[in-house]
Amino acid sequence: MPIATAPNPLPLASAGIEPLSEVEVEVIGVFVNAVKILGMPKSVGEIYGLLFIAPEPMPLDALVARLNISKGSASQGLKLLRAFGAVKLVYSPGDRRDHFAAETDLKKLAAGFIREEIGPHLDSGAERLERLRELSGGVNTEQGDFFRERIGKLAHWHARSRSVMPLISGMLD
Amino acid sequence: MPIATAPNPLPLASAGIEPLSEVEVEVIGVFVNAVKILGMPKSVGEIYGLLFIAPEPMPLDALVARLNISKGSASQGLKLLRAFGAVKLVYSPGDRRDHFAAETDLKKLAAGFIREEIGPHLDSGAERLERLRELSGGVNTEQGDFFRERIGKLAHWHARSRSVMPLISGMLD
DNA sequence: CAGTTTGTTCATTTTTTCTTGAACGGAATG
DNA sequence: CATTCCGTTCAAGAAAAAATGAACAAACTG
Repeated sequence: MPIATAPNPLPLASAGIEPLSEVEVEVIGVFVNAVKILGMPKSVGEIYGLLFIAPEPMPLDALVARLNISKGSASQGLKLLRAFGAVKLVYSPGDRRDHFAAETDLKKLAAGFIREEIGPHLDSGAERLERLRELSGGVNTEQGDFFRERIGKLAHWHARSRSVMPLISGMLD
Repeated sequence: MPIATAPNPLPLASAGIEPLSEVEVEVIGVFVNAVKILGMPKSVGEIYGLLFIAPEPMPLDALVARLNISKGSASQGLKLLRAFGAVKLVYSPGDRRDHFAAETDLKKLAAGFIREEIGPHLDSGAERLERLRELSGGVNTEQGDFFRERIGKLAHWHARSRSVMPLISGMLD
């Protein structure tokens, strides 16, 4: 009647599942951090971090096993990362599984983020501005003039953001 | 037995509490949106939005009344907004209450955001990088070389971000 | 000074977001 | 073809973040 003799706290499912090394843990930490600033889920940072520090492309199940996350999270996270080009699909001969590698060109990463995350918001902002012009056009008091002045400032901000955003990725080589 | 005769859905507490106008609602919407991109709570966007479109500085209770938010949220939101200079404290003669006004200089807003939100993260990133160098220094395999190469890339990203951030606010006039 | 008024803090509740895991579809395999 | 293998989707549960409101401190008032 062997009681509590397990040598491993979380017995790594027998097969070749290396626990994360110190370096890996720290690198992943950097990206989990970074990704939270950008308003993305932790799991996305974990996935990108591990791929970033991995010498070889990895399949989904390796990520699941080494990061201890669910298949669902891994799938969603990879989908998101691929959407703005932070992760590339790599063909691996003689293996049915998809393999993934981190894109490590900062310029591309920034461009992808701006395109996917900022762009749509700027677009919807343009629509809102249009609607706002119409609304304020119908206000005929002194207040109306003030409204229009402020909305003009908003429009100016919007135009500036539009033109500055693309320049940023250009500044990162 | 009067049933459901209330003319106002939410009876505005008798005193001079104007409901938000269409224009105000729309402007606030713009900022609620914007603020979520930056990872801040909705209430912060509401507060800044109302101040932005208000011709005169407002005291805290006016924000609470017109936005239908709690005193706690308003206080916290204003604190945050003041911290990076998006809201100014304005002296109002003959009134004990603090009055607040929106700072509408985009350059200042960006500078404040970078200083308060990005800066600290870049600082902690520098520490992590240092620790990472130490860790990877102790890895004497072929893998170690790869680690150090990637960490070098990380360091490069870090340096670039540091130098680019301040330039951004300069590009917004 | 006793009583207000004003604003902050913080434990609790509410809301939102993330993760999980089971179910499914499709592609490769034998 | 029946079966196994991969990856996706999505409803439900767990975790994280934000809003609330009551208690408090400080500053003003009469």
